[in-house]
Amino acid sequence: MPNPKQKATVVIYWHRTDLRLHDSPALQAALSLNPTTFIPLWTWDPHYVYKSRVGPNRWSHLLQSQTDLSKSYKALNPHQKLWVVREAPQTVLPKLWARWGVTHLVFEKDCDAYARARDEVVVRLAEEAGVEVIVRSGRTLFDVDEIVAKNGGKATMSMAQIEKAVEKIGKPDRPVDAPTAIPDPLEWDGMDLTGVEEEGDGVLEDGVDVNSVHRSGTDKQYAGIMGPGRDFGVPTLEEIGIDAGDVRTPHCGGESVALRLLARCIADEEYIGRFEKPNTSPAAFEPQSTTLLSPHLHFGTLSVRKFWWDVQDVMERRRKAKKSNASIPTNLPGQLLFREMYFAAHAAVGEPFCRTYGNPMVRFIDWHLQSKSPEEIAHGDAGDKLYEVDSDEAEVWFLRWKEGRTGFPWIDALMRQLKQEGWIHHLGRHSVACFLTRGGCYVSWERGAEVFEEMLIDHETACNIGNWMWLSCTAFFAQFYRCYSPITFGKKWDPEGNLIRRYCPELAKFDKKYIYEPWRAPIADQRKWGCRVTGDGSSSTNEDGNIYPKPMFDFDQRRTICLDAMKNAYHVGLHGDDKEVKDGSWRKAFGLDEGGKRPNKKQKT
DNA sequence: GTAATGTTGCGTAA
DNA sequence: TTACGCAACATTAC
Repeated sequence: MPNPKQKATVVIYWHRTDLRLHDSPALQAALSLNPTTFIPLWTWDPHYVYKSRVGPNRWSHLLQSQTDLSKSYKALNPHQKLWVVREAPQTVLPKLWARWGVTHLVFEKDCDAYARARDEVVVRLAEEAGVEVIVRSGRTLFDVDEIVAKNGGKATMSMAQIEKAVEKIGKPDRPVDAPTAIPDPLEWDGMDLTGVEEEGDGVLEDGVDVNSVHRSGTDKQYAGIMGPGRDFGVPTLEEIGIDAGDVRTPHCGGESVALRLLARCIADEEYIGRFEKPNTSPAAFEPQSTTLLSPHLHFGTLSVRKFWWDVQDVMERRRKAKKSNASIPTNLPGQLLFREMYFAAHAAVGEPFCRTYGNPMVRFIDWHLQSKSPEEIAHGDAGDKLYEVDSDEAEVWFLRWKEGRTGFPWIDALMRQLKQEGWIHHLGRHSVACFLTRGGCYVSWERGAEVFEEMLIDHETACNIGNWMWLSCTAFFAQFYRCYSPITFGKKWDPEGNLIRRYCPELAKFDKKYIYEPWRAPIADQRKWGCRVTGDGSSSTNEDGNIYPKPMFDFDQRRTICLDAMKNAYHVGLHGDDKEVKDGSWRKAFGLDEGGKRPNKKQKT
C-alpha cells in the first residue's frame, strides 16, 4: 500500500503497441511503482490514425482490441477503463501531466522510425515537466536495438544474421504474469478535462501542427478531447466516420480472442511441432492453414514472448516423447524470428527503411509508378499523386490489381479476399506481390506496400516493407528468376479452384480445367456456366449477364520483359541512397528518354 | 578464390 | 513423386 506520508505516485500507463494485460513488462514496471493513482491511457496518434491509411477492417480490429482491454481493466477494478484521449500525444500529454499531477509515464518501447521521433519529443517534454519516464521492451522477443548492436550495428539482412545475433543475447525472457489488481484512477472531478482542449493550439515548438487533421472540419474523428460522451470512451465506428457495412472481416480483435486462438493452436501439438510455413496452403480458407495470430501481434493483444514460449514448451514435450519437430526457419519460432529480423532492420536503418529514396539497403529498379521524392511531396509539387505516372498502361494494371480485376482469377481472388477480410496467407501475398512488381506489372513495390498497409488487419510496417522488398528482389532476396505464375502456383495448392470460386463467385460454375484460365473456355461453355469472359472488369455485368475480365496482359510475355528488365537493373546496380536516385540522373543509367519512357531496344544482358 | 546455401518457382522428363 | 535445367543473385563457409 502507498505510504500516505509520501508524495502521491500518479502513473500514466500509455498503451500503444500493447493492447493487453498479459506478459507486459512495461505494465508490470508501472504497477510495481505501487501507484496511488493509475491511468491506462490511449492517445489518438496522428501518424497511426491519419498519416498512414487504415482501412475499415483494421480500424474495427483496433476498436475491438481497445474495447476488450477496457473491459479487462474494469473487471479488475470497476473504477477503471482504457481512457481514450483524442489528441496527439506530443501536445496532450504535457496538459495531462499538469492537470492530473502525474509523476510517472510508462510505456512499451517502439522502434518504428516515426514512433522514435514521437517518443523523443514526449520524453524531452516529460523531463522538462519533471515527469519520470519508464520504457520497457516487450513488443518483440528481444530488444531490437540490442539485436542491431549484436549484428555490428548493421541491419539484419538474412536469417543467418538474425540467428547469430540473437544467439549472442540468449533466450527470450519468459512471460510475466498479468496483474490481478489495478489501482484507482482519480475521482471524476480530477479526471475531467473540460476546458483542456482549449489550452494551447496543439502546435509543437518546431512549427509542426500534429493536430491539424483534428481541426480540419473534414474529419469527424475529433469530437472533443474526451469524446462525444465526454467519458474517454473507446470510439465507435460512427465516431471515426466508418460505415459499419464496410467492415467485412470475419477476424475479431482483442486480447481475450487472441488468448483463446493461441490456446486452440497450442492444444494441437502435432500442428505446432510439425508446422512448416512453405507447406501450408495459401488457398485454404475456413479454416485457414496458418494461425491467424498476426493481427494480434500487431495490436499487442498477444505477447510474442508468450507465443514463443508456448510453442517452445510444446516442442520440448515432443522432444521428450521422441517426436520430431520442424526446424528454423520454416517452423513457428522461425516465423517469429523473421519478424525480429524485419524489426531490427527497420530499427537499424531508421526512417528511410520505409521507402526506396535515400535507403542504402534497397536496390533501385526502374519500376513504373516510381515514388516522387520526399522533397517534391513536401514542397507540394507532387500534385494529386505521390508517384510518377511514367506509363498509363502500368497505372491501369496497378488499379486493376488493387481492385481484383486483372483477369487472372488466382490474383483477383486473393486481392478480393484481402479487401474483404483484411488477411491473406503469406504465400498468397507472395503471389500478388511478385505479380505487381518483378513478375508481371513491373510496378514499384512501394505502390503495393501502400495497398497492403491500407487493407491488412495485421499490417506491421517493418514486416510489410521488408516482405515487399523481399518479393520485389530489392533487398533480403535476389533470385528474381524464380517467378510465381498466376496460373500454376495456385493450381498446385488448389486444383479445384475453390479459393477462386469463393472470392470470384461469377466463375463458380467453371470447370476446373478452365478455372485458372477462364479466357480459354469455349464461348458455349462460358454461356453454360453463366459468365462471359470479356471487357476490363470495370463492370461485372453486361447484356449477356455476368462477366469476368479478360487477362490484362499476356503473362508469359510480361514475365520475359520483366526478367530482362530486372537483369538490366541489377547490372546498373544502383541503390536508394545513390546520388543518381536523388538527382534523377538514374534515367540516363537505365537508357530511358527524357520523359522517362522506355525506348524500344533490347536491354543489355 | 571456389563451392555451398538460401523459408516458400516452373516446366519437363523419367 | 522426384530430379534436373533454366540462367544465375548474394552471402557464407571453406
